[in-house]
Amino acid sequence: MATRLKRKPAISRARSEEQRQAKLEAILAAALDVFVEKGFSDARLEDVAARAGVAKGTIYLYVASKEALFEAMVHAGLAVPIETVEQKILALDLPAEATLRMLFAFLRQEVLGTQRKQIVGLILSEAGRFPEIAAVYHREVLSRGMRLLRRVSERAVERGEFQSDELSRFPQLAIAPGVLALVWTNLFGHIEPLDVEDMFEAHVALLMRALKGPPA
Amino acid sequence: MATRLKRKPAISRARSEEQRQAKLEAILAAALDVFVEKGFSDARLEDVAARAGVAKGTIYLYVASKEALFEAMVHAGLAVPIETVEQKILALDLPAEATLRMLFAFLRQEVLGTQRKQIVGLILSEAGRFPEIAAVYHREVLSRGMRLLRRVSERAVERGEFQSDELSRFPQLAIAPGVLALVWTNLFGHIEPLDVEDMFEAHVALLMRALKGPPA
DNA sequence: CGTGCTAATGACTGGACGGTCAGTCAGATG
DNA sequence: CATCTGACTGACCGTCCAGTCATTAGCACG
Repeated sequence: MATRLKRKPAISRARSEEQRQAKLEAILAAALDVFVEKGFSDARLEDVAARAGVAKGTIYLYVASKEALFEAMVHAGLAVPIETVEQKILALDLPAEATLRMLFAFLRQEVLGTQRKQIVGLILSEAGRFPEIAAVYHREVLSRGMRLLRRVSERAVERGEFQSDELSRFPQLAIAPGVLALVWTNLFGHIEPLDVEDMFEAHVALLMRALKGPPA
Repeated sequence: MATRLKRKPAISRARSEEQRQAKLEAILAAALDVFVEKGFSDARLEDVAARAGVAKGTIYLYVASKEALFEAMVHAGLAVPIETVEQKILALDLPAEATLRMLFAFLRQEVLGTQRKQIVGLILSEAGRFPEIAAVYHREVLSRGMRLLRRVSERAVERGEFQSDELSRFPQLAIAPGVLALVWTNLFGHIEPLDVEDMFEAHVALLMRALKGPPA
């Protein structure tokens, strides 16, 4: 038995491992499409299977249930290099203004410009009914983002770059237009498009004038 | 026939009309609860009926389908006196700062503090899959709100109260923290509460400093 | 009190879909 | 080549529920 366990897997697993991973990714990608299009409840696992090029039963060899599929998909999509960004930004040690511009460029290119935008949209839609998803997203994305922004603001205050501390107290104010852009483009973009780049630019300009100016 | 139509309805309609209205309202109120709790797809009409104190079939005497029920509920919930607010604000002709404070107070008390918050949350959740709802909400709420904010900003610029025009170009920047507050309290409020009043205060302070200060 | 009408009911139907599992077959093994 | 294995399949099961409709309740009127 020990021999069997050592020899055979060494060959067939090596091969199967790639395939397994590739198949899982295909399933998760298909799931993203279908969940985005229909929402969690109306998404049909048969559609996911068809789009992934497997049979329905196969999905259950990779995930335990429809809900687990949803969570796996969100997790995979959230493998955002947010930690990398976080450390890079803190290491670069740029002025707060440059840092904020970097963050908004990141937001536009890596979130709004990719399918991550749809994952976040899905979270906004479904998190109310999936406390688990809400908690994961809060822990892995939100709280880190808020902490990063708070540090940037605090550092700018210490250095005298900022004259006031509203951003240290409410880092949410910095990304609020990001949330709005996401919601707006997802829901109303086809009715009234929003020039996200210009809006972000105007936002940073306003923020800098307010924070660098004389304290109230 | 003419006599019947004139006489009998005059009595029985008068009575039935009240009851009919009351029953419809009960159904819509029940629908709000259930839709908020479960989302559109997972909401069961039997639950709505039970909560409204009627039988399932009765719902179909008032609305044509589950989707029509959802739309009727949103419509009823959107009977926001936004037009009144709009005209009052334009008539009062206060300084832009006072106007913005009024708007945020309104937002806190009349939206975030009531079940309208839940209706808006429902719209954010479901509008992606209900283009009709998205369009109605955009037409009746969003575009009016944006127009109002734009006018306030333009007027302030003309008067010299504001030194720059970012808000005229992107009124969205003014309400972005409102959207964030709504999303945050709906999804993450139980994990990390947000002091909405303080945040709004900080937001208005920042905005005023940026807009009243010297142009960039 | 009987008659006629509408509002209301809730058992029922038809279809949809999450999840299961007996069976298939490609490829590994000896 | 014969055998074995386990990944994969898809028909099937049980359940759920939107929407229907035959039946009943409630009420006005003569």
